[in-house]
Amino acid sequence: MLDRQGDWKRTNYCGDLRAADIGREVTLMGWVHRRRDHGQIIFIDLRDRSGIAQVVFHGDQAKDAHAKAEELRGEYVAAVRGRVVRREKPNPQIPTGEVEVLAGELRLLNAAHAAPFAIEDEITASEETRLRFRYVDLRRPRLQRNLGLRHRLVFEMRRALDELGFYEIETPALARPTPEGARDYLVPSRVHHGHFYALPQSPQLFKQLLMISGLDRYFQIARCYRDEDLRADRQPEFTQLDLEMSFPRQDDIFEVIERVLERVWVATGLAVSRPFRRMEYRDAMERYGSDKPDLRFGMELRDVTPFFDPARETLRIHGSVRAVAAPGGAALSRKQVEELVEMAKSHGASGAYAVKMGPEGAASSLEKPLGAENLRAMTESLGAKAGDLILAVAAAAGGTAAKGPDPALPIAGHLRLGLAHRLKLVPQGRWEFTWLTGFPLFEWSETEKRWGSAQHPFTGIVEEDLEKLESAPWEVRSKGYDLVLNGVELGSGSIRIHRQDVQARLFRALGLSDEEARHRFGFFLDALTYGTPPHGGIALGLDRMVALLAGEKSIREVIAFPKTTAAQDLMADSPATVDTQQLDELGIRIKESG
RNA sequence: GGGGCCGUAGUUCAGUUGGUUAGAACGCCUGCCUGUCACGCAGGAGGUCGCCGGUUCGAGUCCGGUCGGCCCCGCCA
Repeated sequence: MLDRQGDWKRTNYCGDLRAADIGREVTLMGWVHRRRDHGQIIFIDLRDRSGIAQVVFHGDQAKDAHAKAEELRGEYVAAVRGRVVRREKPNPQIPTGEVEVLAGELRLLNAAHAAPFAIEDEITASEETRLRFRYVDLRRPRLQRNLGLRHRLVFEMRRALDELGFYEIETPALARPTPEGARDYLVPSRVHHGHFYALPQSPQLFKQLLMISGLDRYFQIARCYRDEDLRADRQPEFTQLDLEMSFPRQDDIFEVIERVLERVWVATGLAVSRPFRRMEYRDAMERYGSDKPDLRFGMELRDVTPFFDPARETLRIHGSVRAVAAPGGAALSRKQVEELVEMAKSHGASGAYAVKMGPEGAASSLEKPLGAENLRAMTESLGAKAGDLILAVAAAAGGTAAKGPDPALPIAGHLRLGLAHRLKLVPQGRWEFTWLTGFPLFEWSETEKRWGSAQHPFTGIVEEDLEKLESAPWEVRSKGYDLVLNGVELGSGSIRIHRQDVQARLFRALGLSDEEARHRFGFFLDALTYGTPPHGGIALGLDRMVALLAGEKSIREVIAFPKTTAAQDLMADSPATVDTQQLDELGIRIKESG
């Protein structure tokens, strides 16, 4: 039989009880974590957000409460009144282990079905089951910690930005569709049949308009939507810390972000040193084969193309060859090395070669084609010692992409990461922030066979490169920057274009006719002519940041109700079909598939 | 759009060459138990082998399709 909560008021959280509370009368409310029934004595572990407290029921002291405690089962909701006493045998495993609550009265507030899996951190349930019962999954301490951390982080961001003079301003969730960039989530208009809103991929244009409006400093914890295929670090809706400021130098934006992040890291009990390191895009590609280098370890790449000259014929090497040396890598099994070589090939390498460093020197199938002397020179240039492993990859650029970075670089970069992770050479507990600057403005799109914006088409252009906009677009540098943390792209931003004439020139360089530009961004081009201050900003991926701080591999672990890789919510079963009346109102008919 | 791994009890898994009544652990239910803390002991219930079709005397097992989960490539201005 269920009881009413009545006028009982909770006095303490379960997990807060300590020896100092001994003697106090307390009222606890929570979930039955476990029941240990010994007949005349029953132990209940009562759980709430804060943790677990042991409640003890004696048959001879509190008869009614004891009788009711016999009915308790896992995940029942209960309220207990009693006195905090010292335990006869303390349990050092839990924070409340020195005390227990001697129950005087028990109210059973709700029964529960047996949970589909245990409410514990170490759990074997599949992610599918967890997502189907997300409300149960979220009771687990790990997810409660993650969401608590996320709250703390957002709270500190708001405080820090308020102190720095930023206004938090909301922008529309029903926005204008954008043909460029990611696929939009569309929302049909009931009033205007055949017309659609789009959920924003980011508040980009709105925040720039706020600068034009003179709001000076804006931020938003903004939900963004992109209808693209998902990954462990990508959800169809995700959250950004989005900000924009007027009259900034690049350094001003860096400083704001560094201050905000310092605040967040300190609040999380971690140290971070300012100012953050800075690196040029070209440099990052050359040394790490990535525009988001993981700087927690060395293993920099080397250009070993010259050593391969004698072997070009036999190995059919057309492009360049880049190599990385892994300390202790010779310990990797044949199979592991083979995996890495296969990975390189699947990423487009025309060849991938391993050199094992033994006490007698290099051992490799490359010895014959390169020549022993040449091979030795190569290993020396990489500083490889006995016990190390060298991986070299060759790749050739095709067509116009030759203007971009050497294609062997990103593949070698992947090998660098693969080696470091397999050899456990990545130190944990280090936070290596770095700013990346000097990105090319344009990127060659192989699928569309044209130059496109590397970031977005409002990114500022380095003044001295403006003249090359039409003649040598691949040499034009942007005023964009990325923030990278431990090999993860945390965010990206730029000083924007604030002059209408420059913006129009860029659209033309992107192959957008004046009419098209006007059709897509007319309102924005107009706004630029009404007194636009120089402005710039950045957006940071909040989910990724929390995941990194929580030590989670997937951002699904830091989002309360995430979707699967097929963009479904297994708990709410969305997306769902709608009835024809709803469709009729919207003027929509579903096409027969096939 | 492509590749890989997976789907058997509430959960996580095992299941031989295709062969009689599909097993284990945990969980659940009943009873006993006054110091447990992953309590213990005794007993018990629990299965559309994801779904559809095919091969076969016979399919959890083989074949085709389909649905769902995870990881990766493409994609993500």
